[in-house]
Amino acid sequence: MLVEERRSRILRIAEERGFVTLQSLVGELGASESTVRRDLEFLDASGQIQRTRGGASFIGDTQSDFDVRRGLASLEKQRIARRTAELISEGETVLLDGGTTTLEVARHLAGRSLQVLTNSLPIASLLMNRREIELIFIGGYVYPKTGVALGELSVTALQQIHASRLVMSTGGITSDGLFNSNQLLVETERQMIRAADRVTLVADSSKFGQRALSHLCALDVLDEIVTDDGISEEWVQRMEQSGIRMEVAGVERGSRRPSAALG
Amino acid sequence: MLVEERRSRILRIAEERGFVTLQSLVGELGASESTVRRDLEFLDASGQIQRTRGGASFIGDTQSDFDVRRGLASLEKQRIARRTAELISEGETVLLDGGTTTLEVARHLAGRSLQVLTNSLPIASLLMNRREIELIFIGGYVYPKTGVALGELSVTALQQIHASRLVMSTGGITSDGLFNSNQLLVETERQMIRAADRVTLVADSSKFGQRALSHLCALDVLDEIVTDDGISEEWVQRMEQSGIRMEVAGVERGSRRPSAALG
DNA sequence: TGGTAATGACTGATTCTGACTGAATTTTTC
DNA sequence: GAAAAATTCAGTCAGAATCAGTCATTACCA
Repeated sequence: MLVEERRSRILRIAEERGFVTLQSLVGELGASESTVRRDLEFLDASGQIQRTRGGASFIGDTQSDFDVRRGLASLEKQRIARRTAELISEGETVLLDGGTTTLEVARHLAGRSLQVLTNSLPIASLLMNRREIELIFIGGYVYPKTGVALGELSVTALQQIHASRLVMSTGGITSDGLFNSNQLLVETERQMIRAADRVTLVADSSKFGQRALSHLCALDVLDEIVTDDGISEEWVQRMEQSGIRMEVAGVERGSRRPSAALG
Repeated sequence: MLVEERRSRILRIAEERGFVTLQSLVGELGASESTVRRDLEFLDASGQIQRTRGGASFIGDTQSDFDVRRGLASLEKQRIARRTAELISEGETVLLDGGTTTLEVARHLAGRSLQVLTNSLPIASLLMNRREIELIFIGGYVYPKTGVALGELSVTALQQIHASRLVMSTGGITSDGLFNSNQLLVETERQMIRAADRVTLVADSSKFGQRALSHLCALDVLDEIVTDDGISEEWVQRMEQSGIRMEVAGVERGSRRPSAALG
């Protein structure tokens, strides 16, 4: 049986019964205790189940449009998310923008001792019951499609806070800078940039060369970009010439090349 | 049986009966006296039950994780919620406090054209995808147990907004006014009261005569209370003498008596 | 074929459990 | 009201269950 298949079976069983014992999974899956233990560890770290002594309980994701779309989070986005999470140190104060990729980042932050600030309802719901994470929600008008809080209230709230790092998503990126599709969103994100010491952009390679309705900011506000290995060498060089550190999350091969950091 | 499961069962039994003896739990759970004793100690330390000699009594209205996942609210709370929703007119701006009863109110608001303001993550998640509802989230430090945003950020946000009605929950109510268990929560709720024209309290009958850690406000800030028919006539009169309109949500029998409004 | 990821067996460490102890408290008896 | 009996309590202990981590082996991929 493949790893992925076994893990999704565990998830299904956990969802059905609310919680499962490790021993029952060993029996049903025919895998060893060590393997199942590792699977539970993985699923817990990614925020899909909650481990308890002797087993694990399912963490029910509310079925919303957003979650359905999230289920389709591409492999690229997951790789980007994992690499981004690796960049974040214990004890940091992280400001998380809304978006599917940042939600994946949030999953990988579960279990770590951090202060997380976000204006995304899905991210907040995900991290709400994590005792090790101090969660602060940036309120405002909740945009229905994505569950992100925007507008004047958000901007005012952001003026009162400060974070060591912003993890931001974008609708498109060109040499002119970043773009997004919503004017309210852009205003909120600008304030996020002001509130953070360091700006990390998560953007899959398809975003490069794309424009969108509203111009958000110039490239020079970015400190680093995490993207996938579909990006062209040309774009990497352009970004590095703008003083941005590039992290290319490719297929990982153990410790041989833990990071494609260039810059 | 797993630790979590056993403790959940103890909580459920305690909630059902109000008080349980240690010996009866030993019998029902099939665990040793030492183990049950340790469980009671744990649940007492986490504030979910109160130990007494020979057993323990249930305190607080926090539902166990089990019930939350099942989405269970008591019949009384559901009746209160439905009646409260009936009081709210189309187009109103409603400020919704956190709590299990207000969450039920939110369920009944779905499908109606309203502006909803809340500091509760569960409520926001519930209403997020409802296009007919304009949702505004009051941000702040997210209290883990309940998913309610509190603290300075919340207070500042509330200073910027205004609602036609506040639907508030409480830990206890006496002639001295309202009480709640958390100082941060109390401060946030006070600001909610200031932000609203009209204050509607939802409180099941068990809350009357109960006190809690922090005094929230006097009775005169309340405009109306929605409760269940377990309330004594004495309490109804006392409240009405304080100028509060009482809505008693009883067992409904068609349209025969749609409202037990007295006041 | 070489190298990496995944696996299962094993290890000592940690946590949980039930039995036991004497102390503290309540109830019964005189 | 005081002593005795019964009950409940907190704390200790050893055994059992579960845990995280290591290591050799196997499966898989380029």
